Amino acid sequence: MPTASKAKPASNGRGRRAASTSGDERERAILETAERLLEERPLSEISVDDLARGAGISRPTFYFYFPSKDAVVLTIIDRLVVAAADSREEALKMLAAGEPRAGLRQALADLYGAFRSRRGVSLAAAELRLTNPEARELWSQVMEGWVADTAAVIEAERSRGAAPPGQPARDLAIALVQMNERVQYATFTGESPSLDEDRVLDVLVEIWLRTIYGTAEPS
Amino acid sequence: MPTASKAKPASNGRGRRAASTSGDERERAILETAERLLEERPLSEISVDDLARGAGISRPTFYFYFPSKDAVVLTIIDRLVVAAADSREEALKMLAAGEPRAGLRQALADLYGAFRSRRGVSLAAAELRLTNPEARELWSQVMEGWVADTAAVIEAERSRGAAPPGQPARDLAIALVQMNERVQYATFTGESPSLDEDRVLDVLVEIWLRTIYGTAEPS
DNA sequence: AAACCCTATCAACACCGCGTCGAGAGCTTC
DNA sequence: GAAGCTCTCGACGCGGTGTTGATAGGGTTT
Repeated sequence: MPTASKAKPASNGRGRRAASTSGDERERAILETAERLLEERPLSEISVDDLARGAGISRPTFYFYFPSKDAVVLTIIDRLVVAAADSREEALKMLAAGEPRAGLRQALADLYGAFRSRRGVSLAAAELRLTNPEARELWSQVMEGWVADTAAVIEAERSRGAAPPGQPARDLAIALVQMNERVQYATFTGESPSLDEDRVLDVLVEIWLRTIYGTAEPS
Repeated sequence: MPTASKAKPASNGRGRRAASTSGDERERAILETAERLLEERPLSEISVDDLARGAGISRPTFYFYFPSKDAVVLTIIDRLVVAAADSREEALKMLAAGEPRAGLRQALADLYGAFRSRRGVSLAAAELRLTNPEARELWSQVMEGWVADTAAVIEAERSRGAAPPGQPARDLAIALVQMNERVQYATFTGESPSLDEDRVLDVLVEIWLRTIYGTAEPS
């Protein structure tokens, strides 16, 4: 069961003990190696040995720092997710401040930017989700957060009369959030039918607006 | 390089020679075993040995019939894709017959049904795409087909004045088609935020209509 | 019927990636 | 200077993949 978490002494559950000697650099070196390699090739083509060598240690020694390759990636994803959540906070304020269209665009742009700036990690998250229950759970929570926020916005707009009624807000939110995930993923990989880096936001925003307001012109 | 195609004597590129002896049943047995197991568990948890045993042969003998596990799955996906393409033909006629809203719903329903009826295979396709270039290419062509059809519909509706202008038809089509893929995938796996089996169509149709017509009420 | 060939089969092998075990080496620190 | 940490790695076992070589049987050719 190559999953993750179980930890040697004590810590957040992933890495190692709290903190201390110089070997702490090694942990960082492993994480940095992983981030670097993920920008070059998919997770499935990176082995524990690659991570160990990249950090200047042997494969068994790697296991002193992390219980598995998945655990390393999960740690990295965790950080990305936290960073993305911060972006969201910002955008939400704007949305609440009564600028739905500009706010929405800003929110989608921030989200896109957060993942775009760590392309490799984002793709690794999608890949890991397929085989790793912890990754699935983590991503699930992330999605749930965005869905809840989106649904709240839709409901707010409906009850102030700016958006027409229709399918349940939460259901629309789920589809929209999943659309963004898939569209962004395609753009990052550059797979065959995919949106251009510089058009993706315009297209997503238009679909969100039309879906929420029934038309691209609110009210 | 565990990819596929290279074939022993001559055939479609995947399986074996044209046709002949009794060992032909074996080939079918392998394919059937794969389909059966894929309804039970993900591709990554199925080994060549599982397929061989399921077909009543040893692992080396499996390699007489297929060059790899991937090749088996690609063959199966190929068939599903062909079946789905047929559904699309049907729905396109309806769309062309001047019933855009009913036709669109029918098209999405047919597509959903085609993949729903082979849930396991559909999920395997998504999984294989991540690691196998042939699968990526195949899926890419499938998506391209749907995108082209969708874009054509949008353009037709715009030029007859039923749909308002907006982002380029092809760009909207890409996002919509990818949304469907992701939303359906989520529904099939039952992952955490996901649409209910029986709500998914209503939601997708509403988003498509609003995106294309600017409102859920055409014209 | 013996030689030959083609289909089909599998035991045994080589390889790779993962994760573990046990034996240290180098530091404190008492 | 012995005990006790942190850190390191050689060597192992496991499970998966794909290949090799030997072989058995049916189908023809001669």
